[in-house]
Amino acid sequence: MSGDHGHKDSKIDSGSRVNESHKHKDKHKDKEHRHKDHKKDREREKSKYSNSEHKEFSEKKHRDKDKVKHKDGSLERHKEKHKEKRKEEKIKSFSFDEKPKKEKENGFASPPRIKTETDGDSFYYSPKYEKSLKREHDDDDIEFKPKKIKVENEKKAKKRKQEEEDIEPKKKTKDKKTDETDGKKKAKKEPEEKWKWWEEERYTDGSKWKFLEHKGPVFAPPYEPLPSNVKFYYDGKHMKLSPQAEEVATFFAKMLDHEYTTKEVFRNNFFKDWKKEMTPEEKSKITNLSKCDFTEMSEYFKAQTEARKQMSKEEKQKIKEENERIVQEYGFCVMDNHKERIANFRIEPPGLFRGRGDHPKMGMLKRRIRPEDVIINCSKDSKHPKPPPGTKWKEVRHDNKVTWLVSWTENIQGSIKYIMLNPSSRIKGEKDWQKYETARRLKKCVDQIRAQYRDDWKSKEMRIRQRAVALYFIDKLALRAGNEKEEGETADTVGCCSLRVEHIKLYPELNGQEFVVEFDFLGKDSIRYYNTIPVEKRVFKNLQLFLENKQPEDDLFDRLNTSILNKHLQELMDGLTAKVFRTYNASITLQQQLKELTSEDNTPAKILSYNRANRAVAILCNHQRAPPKTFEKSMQNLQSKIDAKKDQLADARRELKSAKADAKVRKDEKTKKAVETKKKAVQRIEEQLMKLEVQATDREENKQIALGTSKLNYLDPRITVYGIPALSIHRKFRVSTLLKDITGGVRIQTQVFQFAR
DNA sequence: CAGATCACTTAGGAATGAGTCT
DNA sequence: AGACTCATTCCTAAGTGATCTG
Repeated sequence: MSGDHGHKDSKIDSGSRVNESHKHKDKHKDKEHRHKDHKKDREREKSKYSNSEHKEFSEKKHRDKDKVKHKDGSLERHKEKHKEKRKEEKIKSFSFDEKPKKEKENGFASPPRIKTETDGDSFYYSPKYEKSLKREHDDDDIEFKPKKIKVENEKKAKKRKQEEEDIEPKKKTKDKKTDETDGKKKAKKEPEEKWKWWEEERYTDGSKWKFLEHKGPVFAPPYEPLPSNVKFYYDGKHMKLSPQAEEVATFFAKMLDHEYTTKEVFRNNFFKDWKKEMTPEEKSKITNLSKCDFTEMSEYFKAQTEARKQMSKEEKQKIKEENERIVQEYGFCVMDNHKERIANFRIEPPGLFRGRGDHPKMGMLKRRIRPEDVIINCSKDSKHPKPPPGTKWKEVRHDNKVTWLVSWTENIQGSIKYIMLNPSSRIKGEKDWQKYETARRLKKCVDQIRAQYRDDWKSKEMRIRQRAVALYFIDKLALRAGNEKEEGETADTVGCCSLRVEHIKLYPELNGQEFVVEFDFLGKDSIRYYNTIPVEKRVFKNLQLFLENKQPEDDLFDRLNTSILNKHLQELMDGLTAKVFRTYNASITLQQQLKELTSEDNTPAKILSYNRANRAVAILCNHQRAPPKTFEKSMQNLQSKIDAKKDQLADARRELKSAKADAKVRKDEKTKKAVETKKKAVQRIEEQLMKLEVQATDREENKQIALGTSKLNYLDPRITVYGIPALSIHRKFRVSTLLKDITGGVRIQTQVFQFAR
């Protein structure tokens, strides 16, 4: 959303990243990684603002930042020395012996139960991974034997559960009531142990379920007309709108503060659709959107939000309970004997379409969905959901080859929207697990695939060369496949296969590097991808060839599309598609980075390391975010804290100095002691300062990087979980709490436990 | 076999909520 | 208590890729 995407310039370019994080040719490079990363960061930051109004500011920032980083680095080095030995010991003694060995037999976790085996020849993978994969493979052939899980595991599970519960009440002590009700609900919801779906057999016949029962969707509340004192003005004169026209007007009014409403396309689309909702009289009167005054409406809604915030605790509680009731009633379904959470049981309310980037349809009216638009999917022998009184469903079907419960067709693009289950559900979890298994299979043959596409660069056939170069980009840069899309229907964005000539620039030489390719295009969600990267000579020559006699708007890979590419990939490995490379490269990067970055024993340092590793992945995948609105301010606050700390430090140092001078003159015990105290004070303040500066670095580094997406979708949770013991975080330290700190997301947590066990 | 359709994953931003500071 | 901050959840758009269809 957000016009923010329009600000290409303010988005970060992706820097010349990746190439290192992703290196398979040169293992030594990896060692320098962190150092390089910093350099790269700086470069990236520099170019990021190169043509924006923030330039001056950001440059100053960077100087500061660099200082901080430097300190940060030396700090770490220092500590490293300290910890190095201990770490070694730990890893040795720790290894993965705690891991229940039987897990392997489930064909599941295939825990890297390695220990100190030497790294062998593979720098790309750790040997442990290799091992587990082999085992995995064997298991794969057998395919999902439901195995009995260990008793030991169950015990652990119970323990874990208890631990979790131990933590929870703390949070809620304030609110005994909720706590109780929560407890009851929980008791009701899960009378038995958590369902271990991953120990059960999967359907092999393509069906997704045998039984499915649910209550249908929750519809958007009907429109409530504005109170009569909230007026709309046209050309300065009050005008009472018909309810239909008024409703659409309120959609616009609610967005008045948003940049969208200033955009030509948005306004035109809106006005066109709005007129369709007007009565003939209204239509004839209202002919110019600029003469419409929605401010009273807008104020009214703002006041309402404000009032909602001001509500008393009791009122808020009431609303919460009511919401909870709805969730209880509609938020769950029964699928094959299990009650499962539904992800989005509410039907999307009407409103104005907010496309991302330069979307040609932004501002169009997204119409209200009625029961007559809705298709219900459930099993025949279930209690079918009832449509609201006086209405009918469009259709009730019983298709167990799909996972959705409800669908409807949306009016902007004519695409189908679905109501599906929560990520914690069996059906999603299985899919997710499969995804990572596929990525792990790729790991086993990726070398061969790489060898092949390199070979294909020399092919006599153009289409094969194009395919090979595209695949190289997908692998090396983690680009998306790039399906072609209908022109004029969506924002103009591309992926690998749909790159156009105008999206790359070739430099035989750039900044001392040979054969540099510059990418600059808008990808998914109109997020800018900018990267300059040296490529192999052959790739470069091929690109030159592909560019010959083409116009900027021509396809770079004119003999290639995603379906051709995926067909090829399918031949290389069963289940292989372009997106598997993203998953694989993201996860392997996490694993490598964790291994490389983690050196500290204490939890905060581990979390910082984890975040750094996570960040490397996010950069690889180009996961960006608009800098938080409050970013500059909070950065300033932090900076002033730092400044204050610096002053404090200066004072402390001065005092220390005078104390020393004092001691020199007097030479008595008292003054000596004073010196010691002052010394300590200085040290303490130095540490505090350091901490603040590290925090500032971390935040600055994270400014435009979104970590959530990779956490949720690309990082095999097993790496996180097994990475933790490997990093010598003690398991008894409640992995759950730690994970909460580290991962945040519910989803990864769920998986983590499910996989981890 | 190209284009359309369908199902499902991946994505960033807004809203909300919880926690912390003053 | 109110302001502020940060994390989480909600929302739904925008991708991928398989399959259908003419």
